[in-house]
Amino acid sequence: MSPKSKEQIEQIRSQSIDKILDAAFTLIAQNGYESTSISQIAKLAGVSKGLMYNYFDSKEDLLKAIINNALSEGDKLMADIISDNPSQTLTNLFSWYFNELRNHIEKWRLIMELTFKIDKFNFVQEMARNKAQDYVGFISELLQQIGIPNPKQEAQLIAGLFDGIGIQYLVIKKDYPLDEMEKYLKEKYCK
Amino acid sequence: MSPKSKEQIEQIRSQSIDKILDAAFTLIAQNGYESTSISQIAKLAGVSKGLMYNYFDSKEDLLKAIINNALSEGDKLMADIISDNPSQTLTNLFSWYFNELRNHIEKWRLIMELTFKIDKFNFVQEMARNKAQDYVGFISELLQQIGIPNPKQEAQLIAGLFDGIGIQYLVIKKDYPLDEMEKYLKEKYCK
Amino acid sequence: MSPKSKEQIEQIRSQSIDKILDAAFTLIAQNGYESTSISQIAKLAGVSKGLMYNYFDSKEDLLKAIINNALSEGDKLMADIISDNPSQTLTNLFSWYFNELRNHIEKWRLIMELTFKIDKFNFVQEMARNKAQDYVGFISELLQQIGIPNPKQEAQLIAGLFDGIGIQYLVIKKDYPLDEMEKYLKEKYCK
Amino acid sequence: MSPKSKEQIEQIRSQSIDKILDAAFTLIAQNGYESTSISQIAKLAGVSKGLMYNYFDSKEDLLKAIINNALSEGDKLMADIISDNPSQTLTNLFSWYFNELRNHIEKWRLIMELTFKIDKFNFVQEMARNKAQDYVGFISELLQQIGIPNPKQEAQLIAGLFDGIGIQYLVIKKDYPLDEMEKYLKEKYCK
DNA sequence: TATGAATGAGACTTCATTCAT
DNA sequence: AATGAATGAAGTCTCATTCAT
Repeated sequence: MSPKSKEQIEQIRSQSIDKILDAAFTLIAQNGYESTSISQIAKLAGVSKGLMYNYFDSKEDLLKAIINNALSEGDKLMADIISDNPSQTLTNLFSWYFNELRNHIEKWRLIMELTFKIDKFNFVQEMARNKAQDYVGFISELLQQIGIPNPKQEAQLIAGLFDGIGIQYLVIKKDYPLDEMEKYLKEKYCK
Repeated sequence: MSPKSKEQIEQIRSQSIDKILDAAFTLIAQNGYESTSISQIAKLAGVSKGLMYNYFDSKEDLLKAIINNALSEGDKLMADIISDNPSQTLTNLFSWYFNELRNHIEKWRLIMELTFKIDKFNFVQEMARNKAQDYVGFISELLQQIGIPNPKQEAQLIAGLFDGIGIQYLVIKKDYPLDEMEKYLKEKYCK
Repeated sequence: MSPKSKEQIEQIRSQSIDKILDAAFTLIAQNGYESTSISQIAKLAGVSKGLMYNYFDSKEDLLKAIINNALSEGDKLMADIISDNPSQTLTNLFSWYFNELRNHIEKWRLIMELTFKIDKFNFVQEMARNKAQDYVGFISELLQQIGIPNPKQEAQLIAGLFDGIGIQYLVIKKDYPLDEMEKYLKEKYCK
Repeated sequence: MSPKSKEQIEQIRSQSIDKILDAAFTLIAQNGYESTSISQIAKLAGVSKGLMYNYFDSKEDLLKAIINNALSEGDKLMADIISDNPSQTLTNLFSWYFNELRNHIEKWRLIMELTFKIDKFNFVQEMARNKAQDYVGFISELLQQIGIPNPKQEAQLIAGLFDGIGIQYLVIKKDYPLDEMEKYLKEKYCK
């Protein structure tokens, strides 16, 4: 009826999409994918169920969008950690990771959950795999520059540690010595 | 009086229960708890849906039985690792863990999955938490006896590593350098 | 914004709700609550099973709606019986009750049935109890004004009679001398 | 195997049957027919489910047996109330009925419940109808002999009252003035 | 006579998805 | 772009009944 400019429409679209993604992320990260219904998401987003199918083909499609969203945000921040000094860079990497855990624990819960849905969502595993490989290479190089012995193996250990600490923090929450571990790792590897 | 002997009955029961537990474990470990239906389990087990409710009160009850089953098996084997020599004991612990990953990866996948179902199945988290705490204490003591510096922190690292390596192995599977990591850890901590 | 007007929506809703309530009442009053399945109700109402759960939280919830529906209708009519003359009021009360039996026998069948489901549906018993108490008080006062001896006891008798006649009419149906009893009671108590 | 005499077998049979009937009556009278499962009955009776089908063709068949049992017991006692004096006989009838309510309220609950399952269990209605008709005739005659005016109508009233008082007592239980009503009725009709 | 493991139909309920407006 | 009524398949669970022993 009322004529709207392309920009207006685009703005409306992206507003709705954002509302939906936010609501979906919140609920799924909190309660899990299977336990979150489309109705709940629509209600929290303040839109109708029908509208969701204008933007996302299916519940699964919506999930993929959430994941991509979550991971791309992380990457943006990762870019800032690189410094001239490898020791400093590694320190930054540790800081970044521990802060991610502190501030976005729900995101990590979600990624972990999906990582174990082997058959569905292979793409999450694929991503996790690539990312892990990248990390190992990146850290390995840093360790070598810093002068740590067995840099490859130690990098593999550290990559594993990242996941392991994440899990344990998720499970133990406030009882996990997150600060202490951060300090210890920095002292150990970043002299 | 009774038309079948008690032994016969007991045998029939435990056969059926085993068939159900096996089928349930296989499917749930493979596809996840929520994505596995009672119908699927019954079909794979070769029994009727109704029979499952003779032996298990609910789907959740069945899951608990699976978990308990899985964990008690693991504990049996854990008992064998203790030796007079702390270095040897730690070596055994590493061997035990890496072999668990190699031989019972599906079990670990299941436990991981449930660990992230925060609200339901608190008991799994509870168990995981206690087990982690026990491990840290146990390993810490070994490290001290062996003469590793910062034994407490290192124990915490190793406990984290166990989970982390598990995850990465789950995700990367055949490409993960499991043998190499096992060897490296033993060299590093068990001199 | 909204594609259908609020009135349209509301009309559609109440049409569906009415269809469901009608069908549910018919079947439950006829066959009993436990013997009536959601599927049967949906089929008779001409809607899907799922739709019922848009409007009612559960089968029990649906039943409560039916009861409230049925009773509120009755109360509306009860308001009309009061007159200046106590004798006339009592006559009206008798008329109202006998007509209820004649015209809405299924409703009484339903209420009777639920009254005997001791543990569930206490609210029906509660209502029945209160209603009975009210009746006794009300009738007692009328009888006193009319000058009947032992008004309290006679009121208690009459309240009992109401239920008793209802049951016998339900059971004997067309062979029960409903008209005759109505006439006799009016002569006896309303001179 | 072991040879048993006919009497022995017959005794075993009737013992088992009695245990089953008792258990079934207790549970069904307490919780209702639909809410009582064969399993519950078997457990309370201390026999296997299978055995029940040796003696009763179906759950419905079992119910019929219970009803017949319950009603025949009542008839035995009814025989004792007849006296030479009609006034005394009527007094005895009232006493009998009020004691039935006091002592076997569960039985009346059960009969009431089934009375409203119109389609199934027509035989209960049939019985109730015949019994009511008999009562009316019997009481009518007594009233005439005693010299109460309008004996037919009053008999119809009393028969209705019996059911009505039963219902109200069932619903109100300990708050119902059972003793008072008994006394009042005797005074009113038995001078 | 007696057992209880086993069945399978059917109960209530949830929820992703569609579609007329 | 947006709504929400409506659907129907699929889920968990119950239970009367059967049957080999």
